[in-house]
Amino acid sequence: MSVTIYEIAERAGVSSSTVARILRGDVRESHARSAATARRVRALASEMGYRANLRARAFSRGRTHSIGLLYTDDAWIFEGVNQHVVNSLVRSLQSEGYHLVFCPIDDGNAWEEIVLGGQIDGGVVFQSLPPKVALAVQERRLPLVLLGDNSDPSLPQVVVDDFAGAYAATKHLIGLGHRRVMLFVHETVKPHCSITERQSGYRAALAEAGLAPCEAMLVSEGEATDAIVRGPERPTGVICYSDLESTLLMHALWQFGISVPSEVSIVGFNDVFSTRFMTPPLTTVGFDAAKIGALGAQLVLQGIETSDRAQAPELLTVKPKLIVRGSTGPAASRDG
Amino acid sequence: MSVTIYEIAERAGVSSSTVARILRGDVRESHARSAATARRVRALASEMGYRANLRARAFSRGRTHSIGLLYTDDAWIFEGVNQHVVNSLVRSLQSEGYHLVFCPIDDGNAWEEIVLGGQIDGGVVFQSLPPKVALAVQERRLPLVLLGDNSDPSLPQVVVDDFAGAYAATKHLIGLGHRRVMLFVHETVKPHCSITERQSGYRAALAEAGLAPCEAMLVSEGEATDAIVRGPERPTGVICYSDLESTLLMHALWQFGISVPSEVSIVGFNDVFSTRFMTPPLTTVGFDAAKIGALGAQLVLQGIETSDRAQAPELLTVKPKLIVRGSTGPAASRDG
DNA sequence: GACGAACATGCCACCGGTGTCAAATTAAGC
DNA sequence: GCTTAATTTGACACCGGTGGCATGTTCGTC
Repeated sequence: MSVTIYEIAERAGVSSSTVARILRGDVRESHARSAATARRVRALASEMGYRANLRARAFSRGRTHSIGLLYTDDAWIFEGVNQHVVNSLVRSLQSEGYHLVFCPIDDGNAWEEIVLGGQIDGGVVFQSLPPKVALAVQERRLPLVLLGDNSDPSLPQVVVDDFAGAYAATKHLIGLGHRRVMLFVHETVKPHCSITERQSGYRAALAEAGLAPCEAMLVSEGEATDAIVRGPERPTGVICYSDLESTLLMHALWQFGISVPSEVSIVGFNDVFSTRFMTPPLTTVGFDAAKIGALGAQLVLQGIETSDRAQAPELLTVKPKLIVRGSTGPAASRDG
Repeated sequence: MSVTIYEIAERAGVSSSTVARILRGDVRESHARSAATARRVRALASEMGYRANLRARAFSRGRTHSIGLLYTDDAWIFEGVNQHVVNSLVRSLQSEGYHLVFCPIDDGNAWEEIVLGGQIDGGVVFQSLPPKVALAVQERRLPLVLLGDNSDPSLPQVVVDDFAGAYAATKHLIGLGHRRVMLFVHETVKPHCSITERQSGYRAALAEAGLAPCEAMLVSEGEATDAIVRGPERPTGVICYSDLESTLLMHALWQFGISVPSEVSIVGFNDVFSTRFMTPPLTTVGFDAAKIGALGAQLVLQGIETSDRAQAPELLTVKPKLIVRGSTGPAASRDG
């Protein structure tokens, strides 16, 4: 099949160990002779088109240099800002000699093979870690990192400071004179720590200003429209959980002829690229997605290196910042 | 470390081969005795928490059951409709016992390790196959499938019938009375077969109606705005290469107070989810993205099974269809 | 009950690296 | 030049399955 170290060893007149060591790079080459053989071996390897067999290496070392991307929600990992996180993850891992493997977790048992069969050295969990997986993984002592999920405090994790983001967004609207500020989370969004965090930040800012929260967690697109647009006390400012809500809401308001921001101000979340081309461009809470991926990669690899589960797991936080664009403005009239 | 077939064999009082065969499932169990041992072995395996070591299996069989996702453009694989393709690819592969590995190809040599080191059994190429990779892969006889790339006719591929899509879109506008129809491709879009195909379809439809093409391939966002909106002969209908163009154009027209569709009609491409919430909802050319992924998976696995490169490579085509929504309407006035 | 076919089972080499240990070689010190 | 320490090199077991081949067992048939 392909060239092995044995074939090179034979032609170079040295042992396979020597070839392996030279090609792997752990040889100091202080001797004149060793330097000469190293040169010869390397020349032969290059000439013969040698490539280390990664399957054999993985077997013998017990490491695949693969990291699993564990996720349950198909849409989530690709959606909006998460694609940048994944991308950054891939790049960061690659630069350290690791690569990322898709590992969707569903009702089947395909994930078990990968996670428990020793196919991956560690895993990066997106959004949420199903209990069945958590249990299985714990036995195998597979290093994991949680991204955007604080459900298991015993694992290292990278999170966005959602409280601060929602707080800043709410403050922004209050500062513009808004008194009825709504937090809008679409019903299809699965329960998730970022929701509660954003809720807390939102409530904290309102409480500080002595205002009452008016939250919405609506069922269908139609209902979302109705409740917000035609509700008894229409809010003058809405903070959307994500771009999905921003998009739906902007669309609904447009249909009803309600203008943004003169009648209703909207703040989004995540700073998805296309939202800056909305009409009007969306004021939104953004954060450095690439940093999340990079930190995530760092934490898994750290977990693999040390494999010391005793120490307190790291918790890294990424700070968001409010990006003011055109969808927010002064409250139309006092108590409009 | 973890349980091996040898430990099970010892406790069951049989040989390791027997255990391996039973747990792998290739045993017919017609004998009463073999059925009994099979039961016993399986019970022991389950009790001891046995999991086949995939690293060992990959090594011994020379197959990793990994497929590489080869791509050069970060943004592309996640963008719009492609996420559905990737997702479907992952799922289709998973159901056949394979999994997908991110394999970004850049100037570094990280991809070489994966592609040439026997880390993957096959590859799915997105958008374009760099020559250096094509060359390296050819030597190794690694089965590849091209998705949305017709640059190498010697490889199996899955493509969307872009000609038909653009033709239908153009016909649609012509049917609505439009006589100056533009094809808009943003300058940042890399040269790609789908561009030329769409161009051809667009031109063919115009030629049939005896109309002259007016194409645009513009430099920056500002210029796009200017050329289309303030050009000497403003088109009444624009076909956008993708959602990026649709988004930019819609935004530009809004800024200039030009209404869609009464003054300008817009047709998009790819039917990205969020475009149905544009103002107005985008008329667009859509296609079954999941099907592309499924067909892609099928073709790679087929290539792995047969490993017969002699036969003519398959070329599967997915038909697009025009989805008419609110962004297209009758041409305002004759020769507006 | 004997005979051959069909099939279960065991033995063992093999995949291609890694890493340990002992032997061989070299450099350093006096 | 001789001894000792440092370092390179080689031999070899090992990782945990797989699969070919020989052996042993069961079954059907006459």
